[in-house]
Amino acid sequence: MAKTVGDSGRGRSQAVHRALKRAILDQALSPGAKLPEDSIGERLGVSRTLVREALVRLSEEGLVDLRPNKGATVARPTLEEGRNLFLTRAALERLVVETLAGKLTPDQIETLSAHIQAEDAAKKEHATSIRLAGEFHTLLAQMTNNASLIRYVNELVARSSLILALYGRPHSSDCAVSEHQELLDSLIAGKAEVASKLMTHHLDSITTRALLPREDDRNIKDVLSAYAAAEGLA
Amino acid sequence: MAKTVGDSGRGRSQAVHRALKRAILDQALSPGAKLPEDSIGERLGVSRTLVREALVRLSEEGLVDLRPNKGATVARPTLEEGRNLFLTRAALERLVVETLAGKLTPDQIETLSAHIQAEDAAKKEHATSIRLAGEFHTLLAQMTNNASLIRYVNELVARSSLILALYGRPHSSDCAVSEHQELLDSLIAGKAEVASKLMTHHLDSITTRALLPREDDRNIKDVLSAYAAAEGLA
DNA sequence: TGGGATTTGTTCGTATGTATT
DNA sequence: GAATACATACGAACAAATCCC
Repeated sequence: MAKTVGDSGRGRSQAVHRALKRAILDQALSPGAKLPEDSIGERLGVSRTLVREALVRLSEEGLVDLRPNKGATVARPTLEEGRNLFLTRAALERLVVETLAGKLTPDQIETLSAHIQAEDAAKKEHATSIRLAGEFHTLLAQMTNNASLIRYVNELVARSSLILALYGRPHSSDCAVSEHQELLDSLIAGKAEVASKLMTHHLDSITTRALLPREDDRNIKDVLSAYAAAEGLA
Repeated sequence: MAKTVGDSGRGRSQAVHRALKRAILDQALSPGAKLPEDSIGERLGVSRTLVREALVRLSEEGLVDLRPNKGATVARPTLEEGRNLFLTRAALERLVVETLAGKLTPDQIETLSAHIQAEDAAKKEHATSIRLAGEFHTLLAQMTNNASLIRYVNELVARSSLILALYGRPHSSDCAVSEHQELLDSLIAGKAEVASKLMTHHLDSITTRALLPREDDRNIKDVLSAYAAAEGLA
């Protein structure tokens, strides 16, 4: 019957899931945005049932907040959740590089090198470069063949986009391309310890480079307290 | 209005989710078992819709396999997935103990001590002791206040039950109580390095103690090949 | 505070797909 | 290999909760 793959069965709901996920990661839907079942279904040409299923999935992945009787919104992690998330990411990604050190096949090395070149080429395009930087990490995870590890790294990388969208400095290049190259070099050389430390440092840099509260994110109290002190008040 | 929490809204589906999860973890539903929406809904007094929602959640958590047009079954991880899962667990739980070392409050120490005593008291009851052993790990994770870390550890501990149900030796005490005590001691002493190594070793022990294929789990081919060799065949 | 509009929660019917004889 | 039985996929409609004026 030459049935097109993905045009039937639970595949439709997964299509909705992918569409929403993409929209969120592209920041077409920004953190906090309402996600009404009706309008989404209308826009995507499916009924609310499928939208609900996708929203449940996304909420399990931490990209969407689901509150009973209140509906869904794009997740809006706090700054502290953000920091904690990067700690968790680091723990998992250390395992990734320790697993991979000295075990990369020529094919894999080629893939990673090409990716880094692509990152370098896209340095100017902010959105693209953010996406590619994330993909480097998921690419590495993929190569471990460890299903749960892959799944969690994917999830955390995706959520990292949300965090950076909320708290990242506008023009911080969030993953320095050179750091990816060093990481790859140490993996090829089979230096697990070094790779592990580089990964830790790499993710740490992201948090300190990008995650410190921006000037304009300070709340009114912090801002005023400075003036208060200057005036000998409070 | 004195509305009972959990008797309305999305709570109903979460109740189904919890019921199924519990049944799976208690091995009332063993790995591979079919999970027909109809019969489950009938048994639990809800419609298929809510069952579906719960099944989607469970599949995201890795406790249930969901195949399009084929329905749901209790997940049946392979032995290799099992080993990989414990590697991932170790990476995360190292972060847990590193975070906690030297930072436990008296309250938390009391809670953990009491838990270990309970484990010791329940040593004879196989099912209970397995449950308590898992809870020790989730209890530790909880104390980190790191949401993503907590979530993943919970998930992996739950899935570990499936693995042990499938591949665990019948009477291996899966978590030696003494190891939990040592772990706690090192946490109180603030020895992060030691705690990390103990945790690694502890989870490693589980895999080697329990996860090596049992004699009667060898498949028919392996068994026969031995006989074939003995008879000069094949 | 109230009441109508909107959105979510849930059920159930029908179509479609899978397994079995 | 077709017919039958059964389970899943999806959507429309109704009920309940929330929001907004």
